[in-house]
Amino acid sequence: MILPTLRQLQFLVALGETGSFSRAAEACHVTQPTLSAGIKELEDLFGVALAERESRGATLTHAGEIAVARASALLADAHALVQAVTSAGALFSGPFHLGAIPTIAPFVLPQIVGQLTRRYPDLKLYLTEDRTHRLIDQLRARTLDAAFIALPWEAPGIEVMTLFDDEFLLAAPASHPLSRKNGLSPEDLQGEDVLLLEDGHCLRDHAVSVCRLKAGAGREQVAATSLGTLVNMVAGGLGVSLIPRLAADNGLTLGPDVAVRSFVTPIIGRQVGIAWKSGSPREAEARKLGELVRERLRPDGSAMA
Amino acid sequence: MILPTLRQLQFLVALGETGSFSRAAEACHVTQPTLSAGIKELEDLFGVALAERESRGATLTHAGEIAVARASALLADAHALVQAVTSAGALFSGPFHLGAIPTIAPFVLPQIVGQLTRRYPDLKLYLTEDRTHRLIDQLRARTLDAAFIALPWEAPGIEVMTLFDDEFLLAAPASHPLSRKNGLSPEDLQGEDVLLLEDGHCLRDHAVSVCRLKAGAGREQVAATSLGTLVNMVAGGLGVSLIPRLAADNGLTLGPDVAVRSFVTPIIGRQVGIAWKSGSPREAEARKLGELVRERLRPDGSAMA
DNA sequence: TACGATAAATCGGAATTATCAATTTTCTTT
DNA sequence: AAAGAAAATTGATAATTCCGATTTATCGTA
Repeated sequence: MILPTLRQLQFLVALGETGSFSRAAEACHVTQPTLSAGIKELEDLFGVALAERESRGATLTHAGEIAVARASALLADAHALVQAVTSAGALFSGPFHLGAIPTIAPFVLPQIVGQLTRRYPDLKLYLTEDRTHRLIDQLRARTLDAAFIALPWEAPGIEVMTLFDDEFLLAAPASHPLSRKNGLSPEDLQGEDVLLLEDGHCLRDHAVSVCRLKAGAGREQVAATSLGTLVNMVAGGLGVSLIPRLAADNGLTLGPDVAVRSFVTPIIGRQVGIAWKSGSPREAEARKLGELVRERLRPDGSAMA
Repeated sequence: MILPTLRQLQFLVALGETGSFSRAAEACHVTQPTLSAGIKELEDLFGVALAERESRGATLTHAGEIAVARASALLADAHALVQAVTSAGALFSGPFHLGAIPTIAPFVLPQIVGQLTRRYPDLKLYLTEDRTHRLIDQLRARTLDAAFIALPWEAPGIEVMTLFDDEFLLAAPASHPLSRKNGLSPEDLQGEDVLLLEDGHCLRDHAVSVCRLKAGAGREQVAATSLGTLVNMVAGGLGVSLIPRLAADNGLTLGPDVAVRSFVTPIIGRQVGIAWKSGSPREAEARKLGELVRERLRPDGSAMA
């Protein structure tokens, strides 16, 4: 079925409102012949006369009245459509799927979720916690819109915005000699039992690579499943560990038996970044999220234990 | 506010249904670049990405989903509009204001109203009974769509379709000599008391003109307000009269005291016609009404008393 | 009746827009 | 690396929209 043009319907509504071809044309910012032609096309399309032409303007026929009524509604709906879709495209409107790796999630997400949902009432925020490669897969599958990950990480087709450096700190039992040593340096780790997260956590890989720890150098048979248990193991005297400052500054419970110390020359073991699929329509929001995290979580050293 | 084109919305819906620019283009009978351009325009208009382009087709964004949902509804409404207006323009749909003069109305309208409302359930028929010049005024003011009138009648800007000749019959008391006279002719009216309708009825003027009755020849102080009372006056012996065959054949109650006879050479006093305003969008229906009356009321002489 | 005045229809040309065929780019898959 | 598939881009052409000027019709007025 051939449909009328919305423009033609606007002409018709204007004609109904003004009762005159000329004034309707003026209202529509077209010339009178243009509007006349538009109305004629409608009449041809419907096979009905919509208006009676008189010497003093025009009046609608019965069919014209019906057409105007429906056209008005249709145009209102069209406006509403534009409105709805435009606002649906506003930042942080509708569902947003956000991921984060386990060594970042508990320390970053609580800091921003509240502010985000408060500021954007239309936002439906879905959170996912998983390991980096799984998050990347989900970004590619568009199951996730953005994810907080630790860098460096290679991922083709994924774009990353680096947010801040996340320094490694030493966590040692309070009674341990390293808790009091001046001028702490990576070499001091040699010979120590360095506890790490279990395999699969990128934090482990980053720690290993930045400190040039040899595989098997530490007590490899002992591995923690989370930063919390890792700290507990340190508190229990099983060894020392490296924990990211992000965690130490943002709610990782340490307890009195664990000392956390920074190295003389900061060990930049990893960066925190936010990642999204290249070309994702949500890129703008991902970047905005990045800005937000930078503001809220930029490390300033004041929180050092 | 700039509105999208219905065509663009069709593109979008097709894209949502097919999940592919190419297949959507095929469904819309355009080439893929055309459809791509259409979608791009929508995205520019809304300021949102509506679809994510992938190697295997495209999937809608959240805003795209919303847009498709609303677009579908809008297109459905547009179709309904075309449907509604087209059927509103069908013959005898919606309100139709029909008039008739008093000497026609009781004998014509009952014959056609039933059939009309039965055949066209969407018809809202409004009937008006008034004198010719009032009806003509109402036609001009578009208060009436059509009217049955008696001809001849001059009316600029009004078109008339002649339906049939309406012969004048003599109505006389059963005891009156003219009730039995052979070869009845107009001259036999000379010297008789010819009763007529009161002034203002066109039937009176037609009777006067066709029979060349002199004003004041009859008993002018006696005049009837309707054909029914006119017949009653004849039955009461006040004089003779001329009544249209249309009335005699279609329900005018005569009674046993009144004889109705036709003239040897039929006196065509008037024609019955249907009139409408020149250029009225209802002309087709008026003509159709005329056809209907011709079929139902063509005089055939069989009903002569 | 004749004469403006007003309003809508008609006409012809110019500018815009829509559409297509061909090509390129970008991914994915082999 | 090559092939294949899908969408974007390009450039030319066809269609349409739109306007200005003119014509037609009707009403009110002299």
